[in-house]
Amino acid sequence: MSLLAKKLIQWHESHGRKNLPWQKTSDPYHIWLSEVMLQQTQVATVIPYFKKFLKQFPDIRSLAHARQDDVMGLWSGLGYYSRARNLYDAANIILTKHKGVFPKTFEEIIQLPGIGRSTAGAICAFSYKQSYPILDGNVKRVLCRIFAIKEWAGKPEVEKKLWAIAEENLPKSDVDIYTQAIMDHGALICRRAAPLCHECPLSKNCKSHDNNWTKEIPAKKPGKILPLKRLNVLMLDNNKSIFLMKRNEKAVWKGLWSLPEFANEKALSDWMLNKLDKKSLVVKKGKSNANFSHYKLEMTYHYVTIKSLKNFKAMHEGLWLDTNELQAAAIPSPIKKLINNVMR
DNA sequence: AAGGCGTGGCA
DNA sequence: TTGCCAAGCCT
Repeated sequence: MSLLAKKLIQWHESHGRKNLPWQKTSDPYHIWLSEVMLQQTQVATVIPYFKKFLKQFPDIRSLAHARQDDVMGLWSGLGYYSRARNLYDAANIILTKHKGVFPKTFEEIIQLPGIGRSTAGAICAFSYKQSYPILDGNVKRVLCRIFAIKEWAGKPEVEKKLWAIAEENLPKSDVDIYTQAIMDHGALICRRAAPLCHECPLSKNCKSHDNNWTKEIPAKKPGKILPLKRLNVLMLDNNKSIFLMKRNEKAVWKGLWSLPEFANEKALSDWMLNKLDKKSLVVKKGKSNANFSHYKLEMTYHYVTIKSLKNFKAMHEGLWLDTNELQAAAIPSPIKKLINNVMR
C-alpha cells in the first residue's frame, strides 16, 4: 500500500467523519443520492436536503414513479437542477434496464445520466468496496499540494495527471475508508485557506509544506470578467397568490417555475396591457441581484396587485401559487427570496 | 475544449 | 461588497 494511503487510513481512524447521514450504510441508492447532491455542494448544505429527499422517496422505485415536478420541488434551493432531472431519469433507467436493482459494475454505473468518473468511483468504493479512484475538489487540492503541482487543477492536462496519481495511490483493500479519508483530510486539514499543516499526517511527505507553497497551491482558476445580464420580472399578486410560469428548456433554471420575465420595461407593460383588463398599478418597483458562476444578473421587479382574475388572459400560460405554497415548489432560490422580500 | 449550469459560506 | 469556489457532469 502506498505511504499516502497508509497514513490517511491511519489518520481517519481517529479523525475522520463517520456520522454523516449517508455513512454507515452500503445501500447504493443512498450513496448515489448523496454523491449527486454533494457535487459542487458543501456537506452542511446537503444534509437537510438528503434527509428530506429520502423521506419522500425511500427507494429507487418510489423515485422513478414520482412526478418530475415533485422531485424538482425537493431540489429547489440546492442548485444545478440537471442533477435532479438526471437522478429521476436514471431511476427510471434502473427500473427498466436493471430490473429496479442498482447496477454493480463501474461500466454500467457511469453510463447512468449525471454520473461521471468521480461519482461512479465513489459509488463503487462506498457501496461495493471496489477499487476505483475519485477526483473531487478535496482530492485535487491534497494531491496538488503533496506533489507540488502549481498549475490550475481544472486544466485538462493537469487533471489527467491527477487521475493517474489518484490511481497509483489507490489501496487494494479498504478503498472505502481510504476514499473517505482523503476527502476528510482535504476538508478538515488540507483546507483551501489556512491548512492545518501542524496536524497533518502527511506534512513530512508534502512538497508544498517543504517549500512553503501552501498559499500558492492550489493555483487559482484563470479569472475572467463575468457578463452582466439585466431583465425585468413581473410579480402579479392576486390576493396573496403569485403568478408563475414554467421556464423553457433552453436556459438557466430549466423546467422550474419562475416569475414572468421580460427583456425590457416596454415588453413588460405591453404584456400587462394585453393580458390584464386595464392598466394596472405598479405598487412597488426595485432591483435585485443574483450572481452565477458564469454571469451576473440584475433583476428589476415590478410588483402589481390585481383584484380579480375575471379578465386575466394568461391563465393557460402559467399557474397561481399561494404564498404559503411557495416554499415546497420548484422555484429557484433568488426568485423565492425576491418574492418573500417584496411580499413581506 | 471550453463554457453552461446554482447556491451559500467565507475571507 | 466582491471574488472565489465547494463530494462535477454534460455538450
